[in-house]
Amino acid sequence: MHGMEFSAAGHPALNERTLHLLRTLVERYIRDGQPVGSRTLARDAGLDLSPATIRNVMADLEELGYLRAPHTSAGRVPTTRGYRFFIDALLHLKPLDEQEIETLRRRIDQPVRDGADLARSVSDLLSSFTQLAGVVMLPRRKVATLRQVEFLPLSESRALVILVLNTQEVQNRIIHTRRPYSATELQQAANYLNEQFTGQGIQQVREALLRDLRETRDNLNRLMQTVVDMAEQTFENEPAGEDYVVAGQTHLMQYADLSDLDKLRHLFEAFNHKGDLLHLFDQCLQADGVQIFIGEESGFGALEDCSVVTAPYTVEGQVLGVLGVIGPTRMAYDRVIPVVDVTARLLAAALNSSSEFRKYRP
Amino acid sequence: MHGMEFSAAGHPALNERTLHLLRTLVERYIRDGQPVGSRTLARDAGLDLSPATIRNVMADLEELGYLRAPHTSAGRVPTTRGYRFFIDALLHLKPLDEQEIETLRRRIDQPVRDGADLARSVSDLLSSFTQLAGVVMLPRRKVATLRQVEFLPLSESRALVILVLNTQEVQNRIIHTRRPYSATELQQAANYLNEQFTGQGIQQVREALLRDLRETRDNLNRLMQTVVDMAEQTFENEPAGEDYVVAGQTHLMQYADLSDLDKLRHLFEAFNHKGDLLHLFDQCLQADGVQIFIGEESGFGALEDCSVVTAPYTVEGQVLGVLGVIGPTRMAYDRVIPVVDVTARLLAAALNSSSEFRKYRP
DNA sequence: TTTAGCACTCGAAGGCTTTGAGTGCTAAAC
DNA sequence: GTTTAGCACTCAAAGCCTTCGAGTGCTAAA
Repeated sequence: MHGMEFSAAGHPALNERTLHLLRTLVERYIRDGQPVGSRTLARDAGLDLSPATIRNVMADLEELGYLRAPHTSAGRVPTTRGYRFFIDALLHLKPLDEQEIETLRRRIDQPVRDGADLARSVSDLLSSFTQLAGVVMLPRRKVATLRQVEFLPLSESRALVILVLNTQEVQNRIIHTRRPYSATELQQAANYLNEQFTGQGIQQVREALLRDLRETRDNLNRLMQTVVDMAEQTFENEPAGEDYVVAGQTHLMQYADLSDLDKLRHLFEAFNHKGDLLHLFDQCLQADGVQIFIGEESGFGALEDCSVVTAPYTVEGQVLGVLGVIGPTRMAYDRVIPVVDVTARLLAAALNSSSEFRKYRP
Repeated sequence: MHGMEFSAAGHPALNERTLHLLRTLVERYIRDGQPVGSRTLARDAGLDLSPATIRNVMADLEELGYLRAPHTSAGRVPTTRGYRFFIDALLHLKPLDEQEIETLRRRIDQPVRDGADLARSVSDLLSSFTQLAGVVMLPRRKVATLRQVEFLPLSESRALVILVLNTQEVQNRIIHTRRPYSATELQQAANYLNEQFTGQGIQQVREALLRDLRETRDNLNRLMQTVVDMAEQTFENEPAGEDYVVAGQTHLMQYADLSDLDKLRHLFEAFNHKGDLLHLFDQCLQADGVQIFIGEESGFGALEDCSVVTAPYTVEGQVLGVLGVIGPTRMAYDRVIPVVDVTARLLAAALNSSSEFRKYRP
């Protein structure tokens, strides 16, 4: 094991046989969670090699940091690096069959009340398909664009704002008005906003309004004053709105890897303590397709023995959010990756084809 | 132990000393979860009795079904009946001090988006105050009354309905219309509905409309036809809407009683599997104040080692829903009960005083 | 390069003993 | 009649030992 060649991806070049053995070992370990010994591997690999030979190879792989032995006389277990190599170079994905895709599609296309509801349902879906915890990040407000605004007088000094967004969503807010407005005034203000800003991001709307109009307030006619008054409050304090939904945490209790109650508690607390996970998901917004964090790669402690598989979903070319699953490091990547991938695509498709709110009713 | 007298509540009359000992024992067990032995109890009770005497008393209490011994040489532990008696007859509640109530009030009075948001926040509150799992049942749709309706044309055959309810809530639905309606027609229909039905339960609105109007449809003028068309869809398929929010499940992991992973999993699954718990809460809607289910009293398996403490909350005299906590049987009832009680009252107060949506903004 | 053989390691599982907190019962003391 | 001291007894928990066996690495022969 010297004069080692390195392949493009930064992994050392290993011969066919070694690769095959590593692959078989990881698969086996994923299957039943027990350290894999030379004897077992010899049988599994179907290579007609003696355990002794296998041992030599395993020793090499351990040296390279792909495997480790929990203790002297146990078999070998993949390290994070081992999983990484397995996923990057050895994994044969199991694409979903037509029927499974159809099931997914049907469940995603079901009518929902709003964005949060949809997220919940997709999260459930991910979780039940993979037996892991499903996570769906809600559309980030920043990329939401305006479809329609309406104002509804509630009382003397209060009005209800209805924002219809491009993200399957109708949002309500109550605002306080400086003075009583008539229904007609409100109607006109809404008309103006709809004409001017439909299709733009609400962030932009806000900026445009503040910049252009506020400074010239004194010169405005009555209509424009109404518009400004309404719009300022409507778009101010845009709630941070970065949020996600987790489903199926309980599935994680069945994996021996996490059966340590203390670890599990930390993990569950991480789910509630939204800040940390959001940071992780934010990184995935950039990525183009499925992204995988193995064990400590995710960079924070609670996920120590977990892997995270994510994929962003887009609407009209814009990345709206991220979805994925969280489970033990030894999850069935060959199946989980396609599920996450396809789900993201289907969700995107569903959101895209619903410009007319198709999905509110079947 | 014969010629036993029974007191009004169906509990046998026990002498002062026995009561005191039972009380002390339960308190002690709640404090540290260990079976309580005669020696410990002798010290704790401050009665200057020897362990031997205590043992005699404990034997009697065991006979009565209030205590049991996990095994021959362990101390005693309260049975469900023991807890029941303790709560009914021996418990000294620890009322919250002014400052704690103020803290609760402030957190409940915080502005929220909608009913679900409020429920989530109150649930969190319960959980963090008690270190148990907090549960808040959402307002039942059945008792929601109508405050205002508006229709908003979205496209040719679709309209957005905005229902403002008395329960802190603004609800949106998309409906399909039989034919295109002008904004004016929709406005008139809304006006009519608002005039006729404001303040009534939406269940009633639905019935009234169906009964009175449908049968005479053919004779109606154009306005009334619009009204009927809109209203039918608006109020049809009233979503079941019985739902609740749980927060702080993770707290439950810290109690040794539930540290059996399998029990815990069942418990957590029960939280997700909403049907069962809803049935339990439904029973609490009737009750007038705090209600307590100890262990198997709740009548379903997952809650075997848990107690449930609930209280209904009301708006305008109507029971809107139920809130409470779920924790190990040996929870600190003296504190938990007041917390649940006060929280329910404060929530009711907050909802009642917000006829004008006071709480949407601070 | 592969393999058989062998000595070695070490966790898991089971069995044994010890410990100590608790019991119930009896008989004497109050 | 209570209360208590005394005593024999019970039993889970903890520690210790042994056994078992799955696994290892190394060496030397094929």
